[in-house]
Amino acid sequence: MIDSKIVDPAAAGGEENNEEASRHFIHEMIDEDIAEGGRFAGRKVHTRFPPEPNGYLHIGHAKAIVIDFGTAEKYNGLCNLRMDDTNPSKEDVEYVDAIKEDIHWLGYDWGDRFYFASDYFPKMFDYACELISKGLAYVCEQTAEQIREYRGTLTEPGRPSPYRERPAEESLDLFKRMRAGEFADGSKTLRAKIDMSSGNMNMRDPVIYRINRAHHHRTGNEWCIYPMYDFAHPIEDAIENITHSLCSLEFEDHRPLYDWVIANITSPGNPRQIEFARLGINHTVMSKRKLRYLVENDVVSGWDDPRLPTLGGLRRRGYTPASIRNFCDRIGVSKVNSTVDYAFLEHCLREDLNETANRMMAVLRPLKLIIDNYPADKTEWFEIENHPAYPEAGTRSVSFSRELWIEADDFMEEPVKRYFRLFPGNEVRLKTAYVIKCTGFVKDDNGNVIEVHADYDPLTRGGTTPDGRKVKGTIHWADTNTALDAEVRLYSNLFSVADPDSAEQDYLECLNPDSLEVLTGCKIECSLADLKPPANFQFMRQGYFCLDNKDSSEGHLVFNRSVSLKDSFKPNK
RNA sequence: UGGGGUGUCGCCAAGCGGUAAGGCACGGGACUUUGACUCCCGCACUCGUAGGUUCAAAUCCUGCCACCCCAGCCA
Repeated sequence: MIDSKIVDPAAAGGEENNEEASRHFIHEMIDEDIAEGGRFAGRKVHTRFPPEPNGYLHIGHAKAIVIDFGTAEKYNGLCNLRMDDTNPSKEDVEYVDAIKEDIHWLGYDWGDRFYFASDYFPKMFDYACELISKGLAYVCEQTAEQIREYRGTLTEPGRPSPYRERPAEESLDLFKRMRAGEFADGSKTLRAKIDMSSGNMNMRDPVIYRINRAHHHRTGNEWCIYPMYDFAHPIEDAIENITHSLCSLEFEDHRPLYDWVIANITSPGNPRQIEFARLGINHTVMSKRKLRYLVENDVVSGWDDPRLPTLGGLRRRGYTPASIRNFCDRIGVSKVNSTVDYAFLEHCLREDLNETANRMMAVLRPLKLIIDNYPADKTEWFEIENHPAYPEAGTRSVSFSRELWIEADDFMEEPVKRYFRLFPGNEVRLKTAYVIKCTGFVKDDNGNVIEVHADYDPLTRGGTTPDGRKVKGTIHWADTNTALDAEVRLYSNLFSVADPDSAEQDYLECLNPDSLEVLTGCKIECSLADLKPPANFQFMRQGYFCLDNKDSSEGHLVFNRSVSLKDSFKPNK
């Protein structure tokens, strides 16, 4: 087959060019850090991908994954996979395996370095005690509302909590009793003592521990206090000896707090946080909240609905890991809020599938073609190439007889300008079979064309023209005697507007009512009889399709259109 | 009115004082047993804006403008 054309992402050779292309500001910073005299001189670059197990991964995560794992790969370093499970109220094991599966599917592996933030709860507790002892944290008894009030606003400084100057011993005692479960949820917090008048809201004595009697998916009921992200994350990174903690832009003003924690505990490491812009793609939404709404309200069929930008959805749609990796590489990494054209993602898929997908013939909207001068009881078998560019991809046999299915729009009673398919009197080539000339057509009572008639030229067997005459159009077909029935699902943008996140309107009002078109009674060439997913191929002249990994069965074939072929035919020109 | 960021072609994005890469999209053409692929050609006298420094600025300096993020006991 054509497997030899598939580039192994781990193969050093193929990476060369990508390394050049994907060099960006983060790599420049890392270069400085590992250079002589740099912050991490002589150290191995070590990154991590830290998803919170509270939802499914989407293409935005894929960008982060490619940056985290790709950077480690580039520098011959390591990348850990770490579940950032510090909030039991929102997290669930349900997601853990799905996340691991998606990352593996993308082509990355974390070796034996799979961790949970919750594994570090004991150490975090100790670090919190250290902070308290140093007078850098205190137990606060203000209510959530009071804390908010005292925090001030963006333009006014905050006021100190009345518990701010409580003696360290008292805070330490209280904190231990918090952990022991002596106090009600929400009644007390542990706060870092930093600066209530800082222009950076994150530094106004941020809460670093809260009481929450929620069942944790791993630690059960062992803890009733849980660390906050700003306190936990730098510690997680430090414990794992991460050198570069890469995250998205909104954490930029959390960095001073990240550094404060590292600077004030007896830290086992000194990770550096670097932020980059998250990925946006037009005509879709990326927020977990909105995706969840679409799934839970049956706007789509599930987290793996082929219209969703989730990795499960893209996989089911027929996207290949290589195409997604390549997309992430090519969009670049910067600090500019940006929205990439959906067309670019599609381009990356076409580019990959054009090389790797075998060609097949399928008639999506069948119209009967009768070749009147072809014997009614005859059947011929043609050997058709699987890939025009790669003979090594082999051939397959396709039957041909007097009655065929052709695409409804490959015939026009009255052709538009520059139409060179079938119309009365015109010649067209049936791919790999014969050149035929349209002799007439039949309409039903409603005026719909239900049958097209033609004569074939026996001298053109194989589709060649011994006399050298030009036949401009070549169309695909399926033998009515052997074609298989199939259901084909055509997808287009889930949202009809480019920016459904815009405040101009409600995203739910912008749903594209035609994002899914289900075609039944499609006629597929017989060689497609026994397939098993994943199977990507091109339906000639139409697009790239794959077998649906959920709804397709032996007796009921279901195909998803991954992406259409480009079409430069403009009827109105 | 505070703090943190960002502004280079319709969309991404190089550029790091020496006179605007590349990709996508788009338009034109060649080739074609997929109107696909491939291949040519075109596509920012200009880098948010106004000044300044310099022989020379997208790159340095100053002011202004626009947009994004921050007031969870979410991450």
